[in-house]
Amino acid sequence: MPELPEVETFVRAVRPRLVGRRFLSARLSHDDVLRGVTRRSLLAGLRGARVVDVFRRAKHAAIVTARGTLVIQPGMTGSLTVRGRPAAAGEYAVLQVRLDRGGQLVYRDPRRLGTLLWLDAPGWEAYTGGLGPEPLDPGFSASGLGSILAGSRAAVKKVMMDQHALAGVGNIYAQEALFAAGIDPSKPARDVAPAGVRRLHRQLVRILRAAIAAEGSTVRDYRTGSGARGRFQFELKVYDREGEPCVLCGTLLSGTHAIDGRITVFCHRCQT
DNA sequence: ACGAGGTCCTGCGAGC
DNA sequence: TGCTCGCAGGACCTCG
Repeated sequence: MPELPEVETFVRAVRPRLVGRRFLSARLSHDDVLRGVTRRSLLAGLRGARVVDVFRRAKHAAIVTARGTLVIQPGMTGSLTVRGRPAAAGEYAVLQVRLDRGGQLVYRDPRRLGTLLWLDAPGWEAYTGGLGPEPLDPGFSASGLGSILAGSRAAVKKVMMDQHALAGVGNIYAQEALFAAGIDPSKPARDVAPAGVRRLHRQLVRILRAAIAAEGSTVRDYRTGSGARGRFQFELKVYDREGEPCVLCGTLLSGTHAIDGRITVFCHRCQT
């Protein structure tokens, strides 16, 4: 599922093919992906708009035009590409926008848990302001992470995945960072000791950077901007490995649904 | 402030 | 083989 590294990967792929281009006609297959915007105003806003910037914020892709910003939150199965031909039927294309000088921006989302927003400048400021800090921002420090964790008694993994607390981290990378840092995912966030916070900060940044370098993790149907599989799934140590041996100590990995109803795999011996 | 549970949506794997 | 069923996921909501 697209988390920070996966969204960063397809944003990097589409950015050079979008900036400076003008949107021609747009097609939307389903209205249920829209949040706070009607089909009519989205399509009218896109038509004729010129792209001035494309970037990632948290797990969102933001496509900025002078008229408004198209925010794509890919949810679990969403992906963004620029391609030469329109998507065929059965490719789950939700939004397709024709570009001047040829090509199409295609947002695919088989399960449509993703959402599309169309925001003006103040709307974007309010939206991004409600999200937590970027973990790969140079200003994001261990003490910054520490103050986020200190503010909650909820499970540390749940806090890491809360987009209003920390941006971009989802189920895969939260589990991997907690494993690498040797921290029990169910531990109350504010009980993580300072040394643990420093390890967690270091490991989270390391893992996110490595995942971007590997163009993300293809667990199911995520693909890079060029349609290739990511390579970071081969580096995953705990995600989807319940019952398999811990790579550090050989103990069989545990799995639980007890943290926010999401599957969490961890080593009860290495993570305390 | 927290956990629990429901909602959206559909592909897929499990089970019969 | 062919069906039904329940799960999976992120974000958001309500309730206790």
